[in-house]
Parts: sequence; structure tokens; C-alpha cells
Amino acid sequence: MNNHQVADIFLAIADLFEIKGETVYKVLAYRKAGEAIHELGTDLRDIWQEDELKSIPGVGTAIAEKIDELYRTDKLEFYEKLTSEVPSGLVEVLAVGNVGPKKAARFWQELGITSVAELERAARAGELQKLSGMGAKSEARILENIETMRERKTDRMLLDKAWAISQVLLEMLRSVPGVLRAEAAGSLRRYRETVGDLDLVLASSVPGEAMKVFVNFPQVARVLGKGDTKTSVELHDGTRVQVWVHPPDRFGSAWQYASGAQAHNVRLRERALRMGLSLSEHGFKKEDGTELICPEESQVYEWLGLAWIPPELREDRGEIAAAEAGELPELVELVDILGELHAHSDWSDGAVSMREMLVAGRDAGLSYFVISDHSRSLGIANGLSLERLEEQREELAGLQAEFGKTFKVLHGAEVEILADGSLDYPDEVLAELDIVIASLHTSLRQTRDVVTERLLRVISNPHVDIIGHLTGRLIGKRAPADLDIERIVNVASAHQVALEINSNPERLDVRDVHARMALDAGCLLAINTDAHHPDHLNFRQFGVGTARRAWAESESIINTWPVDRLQAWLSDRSG
DNA sequence: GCCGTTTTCGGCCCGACTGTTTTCAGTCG
Repeated sequence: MNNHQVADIFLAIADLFEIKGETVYKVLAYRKAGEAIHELGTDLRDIWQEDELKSIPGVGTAIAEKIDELYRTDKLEFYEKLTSEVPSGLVEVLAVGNVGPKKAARFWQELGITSVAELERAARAGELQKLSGMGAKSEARILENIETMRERKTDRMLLDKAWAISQVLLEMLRSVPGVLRAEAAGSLRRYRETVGDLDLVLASSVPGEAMKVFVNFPQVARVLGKGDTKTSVELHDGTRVQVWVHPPDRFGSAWQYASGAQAHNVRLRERALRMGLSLSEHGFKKEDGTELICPEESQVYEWLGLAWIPPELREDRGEIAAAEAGELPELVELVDILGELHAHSDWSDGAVSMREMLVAGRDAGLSYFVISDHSRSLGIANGLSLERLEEQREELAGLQAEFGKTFKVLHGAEVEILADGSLDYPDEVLAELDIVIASLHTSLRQTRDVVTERLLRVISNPHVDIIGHLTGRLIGKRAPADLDIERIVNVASAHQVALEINSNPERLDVRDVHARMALDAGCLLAINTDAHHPDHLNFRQFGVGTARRAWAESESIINTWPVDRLQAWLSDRSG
């Protein structure tokens, strides 16, 4: 049983409790514990074995005992008893939009509905609107929501898609009369690896006007809700967008609110209450009713006695305590990245020549660039034989002469980690390369012990400088390899091998919580794009966002170092 | 059920929007 399976049980308990009418705080407690377990970077089973379950925020005595029972017996009596009282199919019913615990309970008790299929049948038969407090509109809306739930393939989109759509919408919104500012908020602004709805915040002197224009954008397929300050719509591609509009002098608190995460905001509001203030998107209210309004976001934090917290940290992972103590990290920024350490050319599976990649890198403002094509065994990617690798080195030397001293060209390779943990080029060939990235592409489904040992063996090879996209996951497509991350980061730290944050939005590997574990263990990181096309160099912002979510400072990121320092580090470690 | 620079008991964020209501409950973020 993995983290997510355990987490889902607690989330289901929360839902069923809510339908049953349990105290809301109990419901919240189970939900919070479930979410915390979902977000965990370490294997819950390891934490259980070390008897540290209660160190997880939101897990106390009662829930720790339940986790213990799950691992010992593979079942949970409490949960089985609960599902005998409240049908577990109602969890799915609760996932239908506009159906909450109260309605789900009534549908079940008054109409015997225990699944979405039954709900749909009842709605089509017009049975829902017969219930008191329900009408034809509510019934139609529920039916509509069941259909969209079915059509939506995945509920969350990748960061690059979210980014692209929001940039277009923001640009359009900024040209609406009266709109002074338009910014992205929500999980996109926090650079979460996937985004559900897009959240946009506007400052406007004439809010109603902005909303009217927005709902008539050609991208908008239907309006889900429309009010004075908040409008939500669905675009033709199914993307949901929420827009908030506030007057300019309240923009700061509105942007802060819409940026989340919810848990972060709840913490801030609790803190405000302790200071005799009530915080909402409109600003602060004192006990006597007078207001403190915040045109700038930093003022929200200022009134709370905190340094401004960068959005990527706002996950309730200790950032408020750090802000209070003045110990927030100096997060790495996009402009700190001086070089690209992982990029492909048409020598293997890249789209363009080495020269074109180098030109793109130079034009992107980088001062050094590694061409790292695939090694020989990855036939599907046209991996380089030893002979071709040698030819490539010669051509690259010529290119270096062309680009001159201000742009350093380095010869690397993305070397396959073979199924037995050996590498795809012999040590003497690795020694000739400027930089070696070792990556897994095959045999990802080996058992945890096998694949972990395989990586540990590679990490202890002195020629290996970077481990590329550690887990091999493809978000929404391919599960990560089952690895003992804690062991790997400790060994990588001991050998001073850097872990890559692969910036490709489909990978973002290592992910934020693992990158943070690595930094805590003293590991170095590299933020690479793994570009197969010049356009992919723009992925860097997503890698930087991920690093920031891991609380990374530039000192720990080897490609923020000037090339001399990087080369000194490379020769030190292989010498 | 969890948690603690007000507390080991008594709290637990705040507001917008909708539909069905005659003043509000339910849902959502």
C-alpha cells in the first residue's frame, strides 16, 4: 500500500463523515491528514517503521493508529464499518460539481442514490427537482456537471499549457478599458507542477465592465458563474478560468488571497485573528470595524509582521515561521542561470544541429552550453557510438572556435544507466567528456531495491557528474520509478553528484519535495531543460519555479556558477 | 481529530455566488 492509497482512504473517510453529518472539524482533520500524506516526499511506510507518524502535520494519535493498522493488517476496521453505514459510492457522487455533503446525503436517504450512474438516472427522470429546496435549474446543472466530469480526460493540466493560456488571456485583459493590472494567481503563480483552474486577478476602476468584456472573449465556451467580483468560465478546450476584479487600492490583498495555497492563507488568517485583525481578500478589518487596505501584496505580510513570502513557498511548509524569524531563503531566480547543462542536437534525437542549439543558447543570454546527446544503447533516440561521439567532439571543437571566448561550449553526454547499473560508455570514454549526465530510460519498473542499488552504483562512479531526471516519471503518463529517495540523496551528497531538476513540464524531475530533501541532505542541484529543440530552452522557468518550491538558493545550483567555477568543480571531482 | 509565544481544553478562515427562498442554506475556493 503506497502513500496515495493510504491518503485516499483518509480522504474518503472525510467525505463519508461529512455526508454522515459528523462534526466539520473531524472532517477537516481527516481531509488535512489525507492531503498531507498525498504531498509527502518520503515513503509513509518508512515513517511508520521509524515510529515518526506524528511528525506529519495533521497526523495525531487517532490517525497514526489507523495508519499503523493499515500497514500491519492491510485493512482498516474503522473504515470498513463506516462504509457499511454510508455507501462508499457517495464519495464519487460528492465529486460532482454543485453536489456537496448535504445534497449527497439527501439524494441517498430520500432517493436511495449511491453512485453517479444512479444520480444521472434520477436527474434525467426529473426526480431531483421534486425534493424540497431543489428546482429544475439545480437538476439541470448537476446533469451538466456529470457530463463534463466524464468528458474531462485529466483534471489538471501541465504548467506550460497553463502558462501559455494565461499569458494570452492576461494580455487581452490588460487592454480592456479601466483595467490597470492583470496577473496570474493560484497554483500557476506558485509553479505547482500541475494546474487545475486558472486564476487571474484584475485591478480595475470599473470592475463590471471588465467582467462583461471577459465573458465575451472568443475563447469562452460557457459562463459557470458571474458576479461583481468573481466570474468563472469554461474555455472551448475545457480549461476553467476564474477571474477576480477588485479596485486598485485593494489589489494587493486580492492577489494574495487568489494566489493561495489555501492552507497558507488559513495560517495567515489565524495569525491575523491573534493580532485582533480579520483578513480577507478585501484587506484587514480591525475589531472596531475600521479597515486596513493593501494596494500592494507585500503590505498584507507587513501588517502581519512578516517579510513578503515568495509565492512558490506558500504551501504551509514552514514558510510563515521562516518569514517571522527573518530566515526566508534567497531563492534562485531565472536570471541566475548562466548555463545549460543538458541539451540534445540532431546527432541523436534533437530537432536541430548543434550550431542552431548553441545559437539559441547564446541568444537566450547563457554564457555556457553543454551538448549532451544520448549514448549508444538508446537506439530509439539514435544514440551515439564511440566513433560518432569522437566525431562529435571534433565538430564541437570547431564550433567553439566560431563562438569565441565569451560563450563556452562543452561536450557532454546523457549516458544510459543500463539494467544492471553499469553505464553505457566505458570509464575511459567518460573521462574524456567535459560533463557526464547519467539517466534512466529503461527498466524503470524494477523493484525498489534493485533500481535504487542501480542508481547508487552509478552515483559512486567518479566520472558521473549529474543524475538526469531521477525517477523517469512523465506526469499523467508514466509513474516514477520506485526509489529510496532518502538513501539516494544521502549518497549523492557524499559523492557530490548533482541531481537534475529537469525543467520539461512533463517531467519536473526531481520534483519539489525531493529537491528540498536533497538540499537538506547537502546535495547540489542542476536546473536543466533537456532541450530537444531551441524552443525548449524556455522550459527553464519551470525548472527554476520547481527549485524555488524546494527553497533552493543559487549557491546550491551548479549552473548558476560562472563557467570557471563549474569547470574547477568538474575537474576536482573526477580527479 | 488536531493542536498550543493566549490554551492539554476549547478553539478551529472568510467571503462570493446561486437557487430557492421571503432571509438563507449549500457549495466552492
